Amino acid sequence: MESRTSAARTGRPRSVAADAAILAATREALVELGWSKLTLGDVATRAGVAKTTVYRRWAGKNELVVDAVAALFDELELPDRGSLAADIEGVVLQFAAILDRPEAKSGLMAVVAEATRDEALRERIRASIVDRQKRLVVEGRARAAQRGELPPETDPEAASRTADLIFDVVAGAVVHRTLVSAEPVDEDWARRFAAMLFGGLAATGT
Amino acid sequence: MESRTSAARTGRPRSVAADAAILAATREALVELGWSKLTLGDVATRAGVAKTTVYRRWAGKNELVVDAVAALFDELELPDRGSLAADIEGVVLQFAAILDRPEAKSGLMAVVAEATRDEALRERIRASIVDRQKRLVVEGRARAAQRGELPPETDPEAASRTADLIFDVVAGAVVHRTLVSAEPVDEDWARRFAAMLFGGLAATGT
DNA sequence: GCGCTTTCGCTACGAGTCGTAGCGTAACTG
DNA sequence: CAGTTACGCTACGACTCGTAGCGAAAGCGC
Repeated sequence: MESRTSAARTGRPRSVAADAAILAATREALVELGWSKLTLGDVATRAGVAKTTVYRRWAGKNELVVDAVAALFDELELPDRGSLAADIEGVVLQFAAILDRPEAKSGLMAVVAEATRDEALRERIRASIVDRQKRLVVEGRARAAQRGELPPETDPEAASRTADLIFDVVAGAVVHRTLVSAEPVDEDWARRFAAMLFGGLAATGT
Repeated sequence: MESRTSAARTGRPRSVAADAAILAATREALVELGWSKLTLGDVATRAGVAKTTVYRRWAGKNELVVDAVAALFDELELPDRGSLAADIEGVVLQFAAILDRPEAKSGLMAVVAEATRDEALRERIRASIVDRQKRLVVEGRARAAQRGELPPETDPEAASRTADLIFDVVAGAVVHRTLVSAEPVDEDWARRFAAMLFGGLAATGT
């Protein structure tokens, strides 16, 4: 059995450097031009590759921007800050820091908007961005149960639904605050949000 | 003193029917084509007007879609359902019903994305869509205080910040659930969300 | 080494959209 | 009726799109 990524083991291999250059050029173009004025021709020029090379690897602007933005979420982590409220506060600030970057601001909402009419794109976003975030919710929930702050999970199906709810609340609130209200997610806001969410979780016993 | 809207009281007046036809055609095109494939030329044809007429009234696609989508939010109300939790649940379901319509799905997030690089567009969205929603939060908060469910507001500045927080949480969660998670905001979800938010509000004494 | 295969950069192309200008006509005012 | 503005229509240059065709480059199996 050979290497797992053996779709084509013959011929000239695709330049991995080109991949990185194209994605970096995409983020750069997002910052300078924004989503609507970003063109694949311009990205190719910035990356130092031919336009055809970009089209060989990505189906279009949507897919390219998803991959370019997804890389920004690699840095998301959940350090143990001692309490559930503090953990929530920490992840909110981290998420907000990413969202505050202009390449994320411009690109993320645009592809989400496009995804409303494109099932495959929605799945791509889910796999490369959303799931990575959602894992933090599950981790934080388990940590809180271990500390005794919340009762341990019993029904796994209910636990999954609750995790989904929390995730939509956290991510949704941060996104809405940043992009729609256009107000900063500073430490004060994060503290008040975390207090409210923690209070709701404790009150409903989930 | 003459009529208040007297920018130009001479010459041929602008057809109000054309305004309505263009906005309706925009919503129709949003449903059929989505944001990215919507063109002003197509909208003009659907509305039965010349392309130049559209450009005389709107600066571009962004502004036109904001106005077309804003009309969808006219129906938002806050009937008294007896308790704060029930009120939250009601407004969540209403908001979700609007967001579930394809013309809102496709258009709203796209203009929000564009607004990240356009201050004037952000202000237009705020005035015609966001503020209308936010008023419901203030109203619901006051009603809850009247019922004795929450302590009355003392510091008006703190009250305003809390209203902003609640608004971002409610609207953000519904938008995220609908567009990113792509899961339905049904009665069960709304009930669990309202319970969590109400618990958080009661716990933090805001 | 040598052929086979795939990717590469480059150029060119038709199709489509953009936003504007110019024109004659329509609608309303004093 | 004269003045003013909106209207429908046509045409336009500039731009982007996504694809096709080419010769050269870069690995792989023999």
